[in-house]
Amino acid sequence: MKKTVFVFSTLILLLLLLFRLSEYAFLIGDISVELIIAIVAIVFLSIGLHINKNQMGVKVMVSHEVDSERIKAHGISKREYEVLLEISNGLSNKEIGAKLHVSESTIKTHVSNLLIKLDAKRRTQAIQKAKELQIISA
Amino acid sequence: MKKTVFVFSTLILLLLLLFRLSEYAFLIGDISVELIIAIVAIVFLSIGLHINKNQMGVKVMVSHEVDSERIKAHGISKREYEVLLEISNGLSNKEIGAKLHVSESTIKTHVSNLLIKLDAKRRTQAIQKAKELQIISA
DNA sequence: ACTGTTTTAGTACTTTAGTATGAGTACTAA
DNA sequence: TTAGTACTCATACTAAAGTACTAAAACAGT
Repeated sequence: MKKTVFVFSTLILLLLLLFRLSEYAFLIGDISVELIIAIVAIVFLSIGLHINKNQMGVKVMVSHEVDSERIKAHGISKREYEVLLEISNGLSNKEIGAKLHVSESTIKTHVSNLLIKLDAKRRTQAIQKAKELQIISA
Repeated sequence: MKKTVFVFSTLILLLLLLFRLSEYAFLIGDISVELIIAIVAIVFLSIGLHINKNQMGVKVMVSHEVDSERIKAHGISKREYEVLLEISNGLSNKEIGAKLHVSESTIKTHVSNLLIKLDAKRRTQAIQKAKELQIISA
């Protein structure tokens, strides 16, 4: 939202600046009106392309973004969430333990708690449910 | 590619048209230069915004499509693919067997073959690999 | 300082998952 | 008809995964 306001403010300022420039150039007479229009066209086309490129990035990020509110809403702790991510990456409990520098039994505890909190019977089902809840990226 | 050529051709034509319009308006003198510039700015900004909006839609659709060619390329049979889909839905071997009206041991055979064909050690890893290969939808 | 949560880890157990192997049936292409 | 492939099922394993506790250390907020 703040970004949008900033972008539009900049656009308005740029437009006003071009108005002044065109008036000035017209008085001097050594720059043609066509050239100014061409510059305006190119500049604003670029701006238009650039804005949507950013928005596209944002939208892609949103679709891949996790709703951290829902993670808390389900009572999933920071560590449990880390384990959940590794499960969705297809790692075994032993591998997750090695990656997070804890024992396999610790991971088992986390997984058991995760299954309860996500209302799942298996880790594959936990992946599915976590996706539905937009807790992990697809 | 064809679309890009078409869009740019249209843009060039539009630009030339605006040149003519500006010259004409300048001769008549009842339309200010500022107004023309403003119109040009708005039009090209809109065009810029519109182009990337379409590109975005295409990208999103591509990411959700399943490549049936790659399923065959990995030697995955029809039945094996059905099992793969149920695995990604979080079902157990027993549940998949019940759903497809075959025994659990049959599903085990299919799963074992799937793991070899997808070069995975676990079913969770098979889900991950199948997604990377765009064999199943995210 | 006390309380509640998180993270850690263990034991003992049951349940799934996965491997290896063999084998019967059915369908398809040579 | 035969060779190949896909699908089916079974047995006997081994290896993970998951459950049900207990428990201690670390930490955050009151």
